[in-house]
Amino acid sequence: MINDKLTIGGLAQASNVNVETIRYYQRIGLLPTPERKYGSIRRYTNDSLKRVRFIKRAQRLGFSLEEIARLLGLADDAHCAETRTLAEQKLVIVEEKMADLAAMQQMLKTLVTSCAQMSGGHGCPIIDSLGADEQP
Amino acid sequence: MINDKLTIGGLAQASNVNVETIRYYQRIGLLPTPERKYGSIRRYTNDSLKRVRFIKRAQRLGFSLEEIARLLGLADDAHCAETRTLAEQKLVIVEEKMADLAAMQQMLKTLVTSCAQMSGGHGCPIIDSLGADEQP
DNA sequence: CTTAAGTACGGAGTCAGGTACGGAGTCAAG
DNA sequence: CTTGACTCCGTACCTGACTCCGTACTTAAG
Repeated sequence: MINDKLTIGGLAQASNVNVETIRYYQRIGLLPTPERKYGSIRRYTNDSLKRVRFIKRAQRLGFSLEEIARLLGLADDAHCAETRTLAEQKLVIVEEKMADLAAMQQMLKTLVTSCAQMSGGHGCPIIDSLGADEQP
Repeated sequence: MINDKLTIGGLAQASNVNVETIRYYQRIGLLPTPERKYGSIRRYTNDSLKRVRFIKRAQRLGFSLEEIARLLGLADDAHCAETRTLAEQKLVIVEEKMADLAAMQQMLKTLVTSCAQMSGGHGCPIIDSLGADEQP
């Protein structure tokens, strides 16, 4: 946001990752490598920054780099039909994750309050809420 | 649920992971190793199954095995005070993840509908919603 | 009783996702 | 025009989370 012409170091700092990570993402084609205009060193824009941040967020949510590449691919080129199906599939996954997180949130809340009053029970039924049996 | 006395193979199948994965979890102390009663081979209970399922869910949500071990540690022994703080910390993380997922869900929905009508624009502002600048 | 299938266990191998390193190039400041 | 900080690039190495392997043992079926 500050500057529109970051060096790799600046980009790394702004997105809070290692310089080598940026280079790695370029190598695997997850991040476009900007041209080296006249002379030599490359300059990155805000878009790169957003992209890297997006990647990191998605990763924290359990998406692999490959899945993220696909997600970003969706946004990049617009191959309508397949883009749409893919997006719909991802939506399902995202919604499943939200449900799991809600269950985990519930579990943690239970833990916090039950711990607050230290009831006598021990073999706690907390994992049950998330570990319940169902479709694999 | 079916049986209360699974072999390692049965447990693996029921929780939809490789036998070796079970053994690996035992090795790193994430899953207790049941006693070998009379004779030799170990038998697993429903609790093991729930535990493994829990692990897999949490993993899909981007938690590492170490973090999961901590979460499970919380439920296992009840060291009230610290348990509570830890649970509260995890709650914050979980809530952050939920927010990120909500943003991603929004992005995917936008993608689906915008793709449905294929508007003329290209350099799409979709990553923006998740890639926005803020606290690292 | 004898097998074949499954288990136990330790150690080595694999794959994703980085991280570190070293030599050469670049560039702003003094 | 040199120096110090940074960049470029290739290759090597590391960690987490498995996965495979070999050997020895158990157990259910025939």
